[in-house]
Amino acid sequence: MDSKDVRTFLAVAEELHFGRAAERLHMAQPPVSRTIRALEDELGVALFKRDTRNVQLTNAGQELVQPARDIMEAFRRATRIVQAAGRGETGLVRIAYAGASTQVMVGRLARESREALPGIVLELQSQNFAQPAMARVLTGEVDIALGRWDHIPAGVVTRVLASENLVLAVPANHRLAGATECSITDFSEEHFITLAPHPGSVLGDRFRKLCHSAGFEPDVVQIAPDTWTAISLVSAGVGCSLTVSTVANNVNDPNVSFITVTDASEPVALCMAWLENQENAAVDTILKLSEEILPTAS
Amino acid sequence: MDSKDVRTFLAVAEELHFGRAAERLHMAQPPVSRTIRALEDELGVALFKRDTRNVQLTNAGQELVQPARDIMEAFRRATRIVQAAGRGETGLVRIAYAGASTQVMVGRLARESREALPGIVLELQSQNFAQPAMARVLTGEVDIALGRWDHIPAGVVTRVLASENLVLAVPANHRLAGATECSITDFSEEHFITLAPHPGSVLGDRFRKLCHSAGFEPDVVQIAPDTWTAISLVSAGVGCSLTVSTVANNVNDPNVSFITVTDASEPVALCMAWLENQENAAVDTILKLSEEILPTAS
DNA sequence: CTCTTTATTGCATTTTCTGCAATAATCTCT
DNA sequence: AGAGATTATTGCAGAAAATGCAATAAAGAG
Repeated sequence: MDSKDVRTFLAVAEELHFGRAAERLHMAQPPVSRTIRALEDELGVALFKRDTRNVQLTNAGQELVQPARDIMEAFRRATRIVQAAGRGETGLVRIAYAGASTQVMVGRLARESREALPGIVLELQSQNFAQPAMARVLTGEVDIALGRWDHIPAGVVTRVLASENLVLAVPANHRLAGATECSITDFSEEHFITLAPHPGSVLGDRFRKLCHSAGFEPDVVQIAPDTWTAISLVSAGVGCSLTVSTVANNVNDPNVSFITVTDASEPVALCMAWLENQENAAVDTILKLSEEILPTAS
Repeated sequence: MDSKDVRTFLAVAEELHFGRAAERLHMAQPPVSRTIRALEDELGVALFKRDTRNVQLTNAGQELVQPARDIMEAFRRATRIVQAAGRGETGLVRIAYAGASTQVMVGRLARESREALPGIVLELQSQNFAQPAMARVLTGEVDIALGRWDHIPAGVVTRVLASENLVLAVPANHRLAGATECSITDFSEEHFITLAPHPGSVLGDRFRKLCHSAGFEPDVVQIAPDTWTAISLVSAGVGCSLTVSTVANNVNDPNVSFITVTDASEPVALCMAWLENQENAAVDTILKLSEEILPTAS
């Protein structure tokens, strides 16, 4: 039994007339007759009780009508699904992201995606650091990465989602709390909370460079597993922590105050990265959506 | 897209290797390659990203896997269903029956059928008279009829389900209530309840013949639409009514007493009838079941 | 009983499918 | 970076099948 058999069977079952069925199938009667006969032989069951004047379904034929229609519908469904996937309307998009700022971005993207693109499933992979996320893009384990990188490998395209100023999170009872700007030199004697040091950590590098250029070695009293924990420690008065403006905008804790660091020469770029030659239409769709939801920073 | 395309696609999607897929399909690689290519062209979507070393599904290909499996399953299901129907395990059996005794028989048959043959649906058509039920068998509107017939048309096969004695239903306060036997002559002065007179009604004919041979014209005081109503009227003391032993065995009303009529020479036969050349396997199955549930009366 | 209708069969043709051999492309290993 | 090996693809020829026309047969309708 193959699809032509099913199509032929349904035509005859609906017309109850070999001639009209053949007409509907744009062919001559003999092939119709042969196809039905072959199908009956293969199944070992008579499907029609026919003579030169009347064609009617046998009991078995009756029972085949709905399953046969189901088969045709399964073909239509498969075609619909695969073409929707081809147009990028459905599919799986794997996103790796590292860091507090990217969590905010991914959150927005996921929310909008779920509303506007119900056929696309996002697989979100929170990484601890940006560099492994980039590695996963290169190996094809994920489709899109969000993070901060100094070096972009060949074959990877990036787009800047946000240009973030460096800010210092300080406890509310800190002597500079409430100030809008400060210099890192004002903090040479402070206690600091940092994230775990990791090669390729843009923020970590910046922090060290800032302190060194101001002529001091920071006193790191606590290493936090993630930014949110670091901010909590600041809130608890453990010390200060260098972070970015996006985090400042997404924290509303009266015990924490954020101060822009003026001698942080240039802002750090939060990027989205994907393979140049990627061919997944669903990824293209998400990239396009992200251009609306997360505009390129100036 | 036809079933061969789907089978080929699934083989390649599962092996992720054109050569092994071809092996599994018992053919050479080239046809596999061509089939996939043709399918991709037809759908307008790339299904595999392949080079000489690696074959992997595209996003669209991924999405096609399950629908493709559904198609194959739909074929298997259709085959299973139609062959079950061919073996008489599923299908529709239409049964027409007329009269109180047949209701009892059909009830038993329906109960057993539902338990033992869950795939067979019985369509029960209660008729008021046996003759139209037989007519529906001849026209093919029903598959099996139950009733009492004097004449069996050619091409119809019958089996005797019960050989019923004639009994008189009398009110409990009747002078003969409690007697086991009686003669119709004892009732020449009684009031009678009958069913609507209808040509071909075996019981009606018998009743009239009995009375006439006993030399009286029955005093019919009430015509009931069916036997159960007639028995209710007897119970209410309206009069007596001639019926059959099956009814007597299925009524348990203290206000009604049943007396066997001894001068009712021969019992009446309750029959099951179907077309001699009927080819519906489900009907065969039900006929076979009925031989167990409703044995042929001696 | 004849005529008409219509499914089926015979046969020739065309189309499609299949397989072998050759090719090309790319990944892996040195 | 280059050589080798693996494997998908293409060309072509042969085989299988599907299709259509014409003829046949069978069954109902008048």
